[in-house]
Amino acid sequence: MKNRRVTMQDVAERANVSKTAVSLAFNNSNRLSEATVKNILEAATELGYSQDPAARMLRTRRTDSLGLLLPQQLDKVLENPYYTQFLQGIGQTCQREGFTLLLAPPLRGSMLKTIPYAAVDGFIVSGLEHDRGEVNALRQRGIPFVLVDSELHDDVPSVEIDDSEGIEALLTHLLDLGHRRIAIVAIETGTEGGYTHWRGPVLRRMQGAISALASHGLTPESAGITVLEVPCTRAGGASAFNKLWVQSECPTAIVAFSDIIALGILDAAREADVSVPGEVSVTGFDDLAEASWSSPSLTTIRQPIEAKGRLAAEYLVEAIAGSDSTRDHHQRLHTTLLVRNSTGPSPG
Amino acid sequence: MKNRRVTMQDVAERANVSKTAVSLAFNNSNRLSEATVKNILEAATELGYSQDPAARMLRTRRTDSLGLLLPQQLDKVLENPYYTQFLQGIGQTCQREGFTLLLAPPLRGSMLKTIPYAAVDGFIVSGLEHDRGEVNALRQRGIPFVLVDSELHDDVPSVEIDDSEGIEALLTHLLDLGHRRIAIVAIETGTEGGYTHWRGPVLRRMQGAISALASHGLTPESAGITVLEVPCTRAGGASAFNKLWVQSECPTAIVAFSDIIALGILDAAREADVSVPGEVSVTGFDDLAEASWSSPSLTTIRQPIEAKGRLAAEYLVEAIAGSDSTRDHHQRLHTTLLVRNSTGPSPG
DNA sequence: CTGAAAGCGCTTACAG
DNA sequence: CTGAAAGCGCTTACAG
Repeated sequence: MKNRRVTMQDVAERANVSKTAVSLAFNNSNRLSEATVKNILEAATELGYSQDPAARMLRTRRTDSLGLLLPQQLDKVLENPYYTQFLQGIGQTCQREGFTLLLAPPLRGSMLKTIPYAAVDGFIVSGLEHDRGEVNALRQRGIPFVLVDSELHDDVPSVEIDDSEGIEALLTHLLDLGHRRIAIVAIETGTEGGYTHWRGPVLRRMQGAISALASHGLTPESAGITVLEVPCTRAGGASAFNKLWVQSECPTAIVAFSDIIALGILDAAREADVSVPGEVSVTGFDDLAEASWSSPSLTTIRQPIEAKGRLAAEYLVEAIAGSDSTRDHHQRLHTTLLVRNSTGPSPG
Repeated sequence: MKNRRVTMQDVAERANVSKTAVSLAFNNSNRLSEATVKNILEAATELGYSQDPAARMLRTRRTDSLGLLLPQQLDKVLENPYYTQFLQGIGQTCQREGFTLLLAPPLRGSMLKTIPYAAVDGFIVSGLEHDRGEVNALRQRGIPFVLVDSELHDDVPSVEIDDSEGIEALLTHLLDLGHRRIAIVAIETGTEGGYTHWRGPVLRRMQGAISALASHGLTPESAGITVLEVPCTRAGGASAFNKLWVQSECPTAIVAFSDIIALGILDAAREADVSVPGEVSVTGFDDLAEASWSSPSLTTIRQPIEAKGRLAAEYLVEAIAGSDSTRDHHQRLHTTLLVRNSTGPSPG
């Protein structure tokens, strides 16, 4: 009863032609006479034939699909509206170039395992803060890839933003408002050994902070300056606030490394009846739509999320098409400080 | 210079074993002696070998990937936060079951073209309001699929919500508030011939509206009742409002078939200095996060979006695993009316 | 514990 | 305009 798949061979026999003709009928029908094509297509329909994508991929060495390699589980990733925008950017390029998009989260906890299995022509790698062999695995795989918001490698095309510029602007803004007790809430990357061991965008943001502090004679070790790491979620932000607010010396400003964290901080502050920016100023990073709707609206750094996705996909498509120049693409996009209502003068 | 791909054969030769052993080393290493595995893996690393997903798929007849068949371009689809939630639900199941997720929008404008090309073990079909041969193409493809928010087919598993129940509750709420001049803003499906020719969820929502109207002696043709269709976007909602507000008899209530449309209506009303709900009540459908943040907050129907995605993926995974009972799965989930601040008594 | 051999279903020069 | 043949790179009974 387990009937064999209908293959090209079956269609060819039914239509009294060769497999070549069947293949041509589906892929290059103008190379065949109209009658032949019609004949073949009819036979195919009657038999319920459908081309096999795997076989075609094996033969053509093409999948017409881009892979988005993600550092976290799919549902966690999508919790952050950041990724929706990023996906839209990638989606635009995919659409235009005729690629589908494979979302490839870690398999059994490991990105290393998903890299060799995904049937794609190339990868966009997002948020690889700390390369633990992934880049090597990607190289071994032998297909092009583009790093976005990741630790950089000279010979791999990359798209990123000027992280340090952004945080520097934010901290300068706060320092100018008189704040000297400042908490920096970074994104957890799992890197051990404190911020001096960080690597990717989070390190670069930290460097921006350090440079702003330095211009006021401060360092992350100065009294009043706190650095902590939380997961990049709303809950992470809330927990950060709660940790900070039991300290003997509460900060007068909290710099979150992402909007979603900042929004969580706002939640927790409201919960604790702490006035923002009256008692504490809060800043974010990204400029998600939510940042302007929150109350108070969030002072933050705008970054071109969608453009990042679009560009990364464009580079990847170029590299797939065989352009050698792609490896020279290292795009660093600029950011803008948006001052809204969550920041104000230091109290007292 | 264009060096041939490194294949299993090369690794086998280098390690002085058979291709079988190489395959085993990567997939079933416990069936080989430790020494052999080590030897093979070393040879593979030295040569820069990587398994070929296409070849493996062809052989095993498995891709370990689910396809999400989308009715619109990727970037358009992702504009609606609805899909982010839906993707999260699917993502949970994918993660648990070890599948990646292929986003498969129409290729060169046609879903029919993407169906035969996607390398997936099954499809989730979302929002296929009007089947124009897609279901047949899916059948021809010979792999499982489940329909979500789509026109129903008895022998295909489906997951949907009780659309008519939701809109009925909404209209009853408005009628009870005294509204008799009501505009119904439906989602454009491209079906010709007026609402009697609609098919999927939009038809079911219309039926809910009709049934609520009937209990007050009204029909969609009654004076004061307007029906129009717009694209499911914020801009679509705004255009609906602007069309309605130039009519001689403005409606006192607008029922949008989705939150994103309702939010667009709110935008346009604010723009036109029309008070909601003072001059006109507005309702949505979905209960996106945005619906509670908007001002005024939106009266709407909550539906379990994430659960829908999760369930659909679960059914699909079951069907892929070969369960015959799957085709009996027709899940219809319930909705809840949420009365917030965008609705009030009919003016005058 | 390891190997020889068949075959998954397609496309593509090449020849006519 | 059409066909015979090779081959893409892998896995899996089967045999030893």
